[in-house]
Amino acid sequence: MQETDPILADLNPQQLQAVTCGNGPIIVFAGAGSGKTRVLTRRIAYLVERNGISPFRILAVTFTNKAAEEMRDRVEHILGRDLKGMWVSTFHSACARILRMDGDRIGIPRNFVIYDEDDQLTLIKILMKQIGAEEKNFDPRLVRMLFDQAKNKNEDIRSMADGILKSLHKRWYLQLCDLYDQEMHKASATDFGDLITKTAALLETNDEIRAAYRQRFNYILVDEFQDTNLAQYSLLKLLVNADQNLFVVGDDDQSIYHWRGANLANILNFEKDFTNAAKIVLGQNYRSSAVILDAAQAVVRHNRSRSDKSLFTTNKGGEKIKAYVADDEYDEARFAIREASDLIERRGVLPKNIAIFYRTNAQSRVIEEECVTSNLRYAVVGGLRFYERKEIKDIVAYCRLAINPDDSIAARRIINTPLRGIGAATEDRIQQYAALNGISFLSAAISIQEQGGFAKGLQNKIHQFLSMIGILSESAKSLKPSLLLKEILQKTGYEAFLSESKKIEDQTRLENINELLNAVYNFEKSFPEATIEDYLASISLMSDQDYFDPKNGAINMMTIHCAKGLEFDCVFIVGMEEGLFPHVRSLSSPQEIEEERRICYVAMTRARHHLFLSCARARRTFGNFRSNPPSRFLSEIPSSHLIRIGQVDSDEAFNDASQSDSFSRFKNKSIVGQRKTTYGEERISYGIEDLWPGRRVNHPVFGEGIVMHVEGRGEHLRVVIRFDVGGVKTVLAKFAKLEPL
DNA sequence: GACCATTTATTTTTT
DNA sequence: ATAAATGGTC
Repeated sequence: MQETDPILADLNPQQLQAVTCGNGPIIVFAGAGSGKTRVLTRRIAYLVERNGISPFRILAVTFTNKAAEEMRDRVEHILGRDLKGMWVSTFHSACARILRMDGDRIGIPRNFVIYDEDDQLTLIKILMKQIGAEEKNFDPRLVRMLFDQAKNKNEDIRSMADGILKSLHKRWYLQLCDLYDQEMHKASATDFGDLITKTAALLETNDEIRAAYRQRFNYILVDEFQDTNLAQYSLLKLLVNADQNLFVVGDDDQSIYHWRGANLANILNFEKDFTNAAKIVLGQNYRSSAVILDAAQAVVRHNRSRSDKSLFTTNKGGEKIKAYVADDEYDEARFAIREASDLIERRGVLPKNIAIFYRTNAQSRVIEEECVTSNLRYAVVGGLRFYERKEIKDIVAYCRLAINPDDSIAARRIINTPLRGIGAATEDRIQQYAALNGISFLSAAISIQEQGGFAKGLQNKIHQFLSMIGILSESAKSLKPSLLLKEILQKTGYEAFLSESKKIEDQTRLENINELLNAVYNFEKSFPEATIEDYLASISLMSDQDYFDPKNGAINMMTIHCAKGLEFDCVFIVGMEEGLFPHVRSLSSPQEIEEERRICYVAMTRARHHLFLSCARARRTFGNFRSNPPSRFLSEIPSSHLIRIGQVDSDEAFNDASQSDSFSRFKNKSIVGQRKTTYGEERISYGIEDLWPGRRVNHPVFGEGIVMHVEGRGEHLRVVIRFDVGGVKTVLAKFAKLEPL
């Protein structure tokens, strides 16, 4: 009977134990690929179906919104019904929701906004200007970082003043703390950190509210527990009731967010705080080949602060890990793309099952260029996020201002966007007035206007601006999100401004705005009841992975942090060099090196069958060449598991498998002059041979024209075209789907 | 206040 | 190398 049981089928004894374990605190140590998600979803299904727990009593916390959505889908699929009332979300989303409902108890109005990193920084810069602290002497980003660190620990931001800050900086910092809190309060704004700490404060100070949530969430499940921070852990403890039905899943080897306040001590503390906790270890890896698993564990075993454990698999050996030492980053990109194409064309791998990982976002560019030249479809996960684009932030700022006139950061952002002749001097004047009278930016503008404080020409412009915002605020009260957005595009003149522009990038911006409209339509379809506030909250809490859509024919590119929780048949890890991975910033601290090593472990264990590692002998950083030795992590992989491909210098003793310390295998030889590389210069061009001056082409937007000039290469291939209608324009071949006629 | 030329920072990782 | 910030001129 058990084979067909959708809740208990195909579970190994430990998984079964975790799924069916009785009430009380439970900690599951789930190694990479050990079926953690399966255990979580089955556990929820088990609670609901077998223990008769109402979905309404369950809170499941995941690391991304996407993971949350997937988890809900899976449980609903197992049970064959909707689980309305069950909360599955990230810490941040859950807190935003709680504050939206009950934040008024601690002075947070229903229409509060969430300031992102950018908004925070803008505010800090304004405040620094106000107190006369010079950015040259005192980096606003340091202030932001200190705020963040304090909030991650659920401490007052003022507590960070002691320690690293010196007299003057300390004075400035303390002033900024007060002003920041004041301004955030005035603007009805919270930052990411506030979402957690304010929710904790709400529960802590309000017995009634705390009791209500404790009663409601009788079962709490937390995924990726190793990456929770102290504030989140405090919140959990406030939320958990006397039954202590807290089920956490984590793996200390996969803790890669220490810099964001994640605290491995939480795992230790859990066992201290909940001494009666059941402990379950999932030790079988179902994902990777034995070779890959073995290699990854060999690497992570070099960490000293780590609980000794090992994963096993019944998977057969598998292919060796392939290593390539490239000449430079372009050669490396050619290697990866060539191998990826080979996997697709010759071995029938679907592009969506291939991923290229890198340590830093900046590395994606060269690889993207190579994809373009090789005509290989790709998708970058993360990087410059959609909602961080200027045009999107502008439109979102109008939305924010429409629902919350006190949002001064939003007001300042768009008062002269599109250009309406209200310049920096005027802006400063309003800001000063606002600071002096302790009112918001918009109120200050209204005040000055009422007193007739603006010069004649200006007065008219300000009047128009203010009445427009007034109309939008009214609209925000009654219109659906999509209609409000449309009205904003029209009434602000933003749409007209862009479509009248001749610049090609403004055309792209217009496309992005249409994309935004689409996103809003989809949101309305999924949540017909949702308000504009809900939409704004949802977008500010989006994670990079939330945009990840593997259902297309493109290979995937992302940072390793972004790859957390994902898996692929074939994985490339590029830039395996000292100084890049492990990153320079970690080199001086053993703890940080160990975190880098865990990042490497996470990256390697994403792979099912094929793993490719590469490094470059030299690469350009900040415009000049640098030569990095191969990453220490390469030499921590047993040489029996590695095979080096591509051209090998005869003096690089590579075939000597007897070497156990294999670091020397990767030692750099000085490069003299130009060398032909295995992954040479010949390229499948992006139609460059099809585009020559004088040729007639068709552009999907601008119509037909004649090519005047072709310049650049790869991603930067630009084509100057004289269009039959509309004159001469320069377009990027990457975006413009040009069709030779 | 717009438009240019020059200078400066950028690269960890992100909810 | 390149994008953003700054500064000077009209």
